Amino acid sequence: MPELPEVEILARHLRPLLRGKIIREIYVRREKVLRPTSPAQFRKILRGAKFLGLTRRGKYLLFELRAKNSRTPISLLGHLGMTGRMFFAGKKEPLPKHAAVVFDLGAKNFIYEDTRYFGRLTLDNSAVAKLGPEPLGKDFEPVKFSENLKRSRQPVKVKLLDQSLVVGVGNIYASEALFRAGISPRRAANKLTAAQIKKLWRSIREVLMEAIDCGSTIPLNFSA
DNA sequence: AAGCGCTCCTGCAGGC
DNA sequence: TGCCTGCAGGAGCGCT
Repeated sequence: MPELPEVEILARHLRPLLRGKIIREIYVRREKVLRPTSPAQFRKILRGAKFLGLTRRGKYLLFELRAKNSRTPISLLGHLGMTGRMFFAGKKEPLPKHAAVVFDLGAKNFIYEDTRYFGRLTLDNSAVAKLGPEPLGKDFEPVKFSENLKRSRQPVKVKLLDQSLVVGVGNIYASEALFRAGISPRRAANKLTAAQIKKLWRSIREVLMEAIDCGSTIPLNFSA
């Protein structure tokens, strides 16, 4: 299950490879991953469009494109769900069993594959507006984080998975951050002491930064 | 408005 | 050996 570091590393990897590439053709092999965008709408808007940039927000990938023969900006939102992958492949290579969307970029195919189809690739980017602060950014304030935790009786682990509280943290890094902070994942969020919250706040940032550093030093050759 | 149960999907492991 | 069951899990939805 890709979380913030994995998505960040993927974004860094794909950004230079996608820039300037034009979508020649689109093959939608699993319509549901586009929801609520229809396949017809998806094809109509994206065919002939050019990739300009790629950013990450939480666990989402935000592809910036420009429509064919116009300056109209297009924002394509991607989420890898649990098992999603995005990679380039030669046009003669057989498609993986669960290739959901295939972009023909001319020399190569750009493939979005997702075994369990929990991910998304859509023109509807409304999900981004609901997201909380980036844990590695300035918006992730300990005071606000603390206030949010104080409002909940749920286990702290559950709260860390809530993307409106802080984005990008999933099952693995939530557990890792809690372990480092010496806090039981089952502890009620509103029972944490100020010292524990501060420690947790730091652990979250640490584990994510370390994972990005670790991953970014390893070449991404899972391009198949 | 927090909290909870349900749904989406497939692959895999365990039981018999 | 092979079938069946249940689990895994991010996020959105609807209900309380």
